[in-house]
Amino acid sequence: MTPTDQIKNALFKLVRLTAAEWQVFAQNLEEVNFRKNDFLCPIGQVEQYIYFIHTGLARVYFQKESEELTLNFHFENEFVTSFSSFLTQTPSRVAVQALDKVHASRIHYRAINALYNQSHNGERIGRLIAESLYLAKTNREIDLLSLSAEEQYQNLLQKNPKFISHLSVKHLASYLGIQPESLSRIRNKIGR
Amino acid sequence: MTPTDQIKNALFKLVRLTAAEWQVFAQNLEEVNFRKNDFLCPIGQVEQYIYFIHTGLARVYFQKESEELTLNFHFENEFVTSFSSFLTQTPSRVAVQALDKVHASRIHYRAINALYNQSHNGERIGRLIAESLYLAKTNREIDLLSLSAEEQYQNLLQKNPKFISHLSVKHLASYLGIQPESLSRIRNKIGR
DNA sequence: CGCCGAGTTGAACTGAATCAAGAAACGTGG
DNA sequence: CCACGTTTCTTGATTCAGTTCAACTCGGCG
Repeated sequence: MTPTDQIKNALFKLVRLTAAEWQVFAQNLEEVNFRKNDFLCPIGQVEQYIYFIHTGLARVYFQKESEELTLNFHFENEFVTSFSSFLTQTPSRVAVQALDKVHASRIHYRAINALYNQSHNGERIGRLIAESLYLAKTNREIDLLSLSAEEQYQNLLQKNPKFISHLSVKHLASYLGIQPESLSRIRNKIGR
Repeated sequence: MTPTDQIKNALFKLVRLTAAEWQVFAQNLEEVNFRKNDFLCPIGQVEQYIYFIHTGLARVYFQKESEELTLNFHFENEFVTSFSSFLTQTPSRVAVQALDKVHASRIHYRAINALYNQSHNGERIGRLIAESLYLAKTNREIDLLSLSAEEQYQNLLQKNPKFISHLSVKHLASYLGIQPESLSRIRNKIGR
């Protein structure tokens, strides 16, 4: 399956675009590569693109004084960008960083907006993506409010084992809102 | 200004609908009233409506064992519903409750979907609302991860004084993810 | 007038942070 | 492919923010 087909599959799960609509989108795709630790979007920059990850993974994090707070991780076959910056076209409060070599395709803000303007279906894809982002954040909000660090880790073990197997203690801890030392103790206590 | 005009204003700030499009929406509005502590949507119910609050206020909360965790408050001229349940049409994990007498208008899920299907502009309103919900949740996520209870309270004092003036210590504490006793101490320490 | 829920205050407790130090893993150059 | 330096992970000791439990105050309402 070609990179472009990967994206087509992901989008068509939401809405089936016409051939013409898909063309508007596909014409504007551009393949890009990042090395480990490169920034897809650094803090302060206005995000111009949505990325679709073909291979590799990325994290989105916020810098709070000396520590980094991770908001999310994104893996293969997922879209990633500093959505807040992209949507509002204002400087990003968060950084998007490759945690590994990343091969991605990206599409420019203008192309997305062209699609929204030209196509009702395109607009719908935008709505469905925004809704699913909202749902994910709501679930996370409930977790952050209601679970202790240990419960959250147990939760990940069940629902997102990929997180635990692919991410460093440091990054995982910052996602859970705790210090690496604490996560280390939790892992030790639970027995991996 | 009539209740319907209030809604029209709120929507038209996002996108200007045509007269025909607005008709589809307006025809399906229904005014409803709730007494203090009534549920607009109890836990477990599939949310059928989006509400627009003309007067009063409501909160959205999650029940975790014996305690209630508040996800949000909604005031006059705002939309409210159990969005997750509404969007997915699955039983609600959260309750939406009137904190005072509430006068609202509501529109049914089917009517919203009819609007989405018939109108590109309607779809766009849906997208913009979903995006703004997402942005709000992202900001809250950053606050929950990065701020101590006291910092969060200071934050509210600046950005959401309405919360502090209109809400009980109990509800506000559950929104901040702390116990009422802790919030009481913070208020005392800061000097109101 | 008396009750009842909401708010406050105090004392003891606890989960997680912090600071510090050592062990393991990692990648970079010789 | 090994040696070295750097980062990451773990473990221990101490501290701290926030919880818990209990008692007391206050204001509103029957």
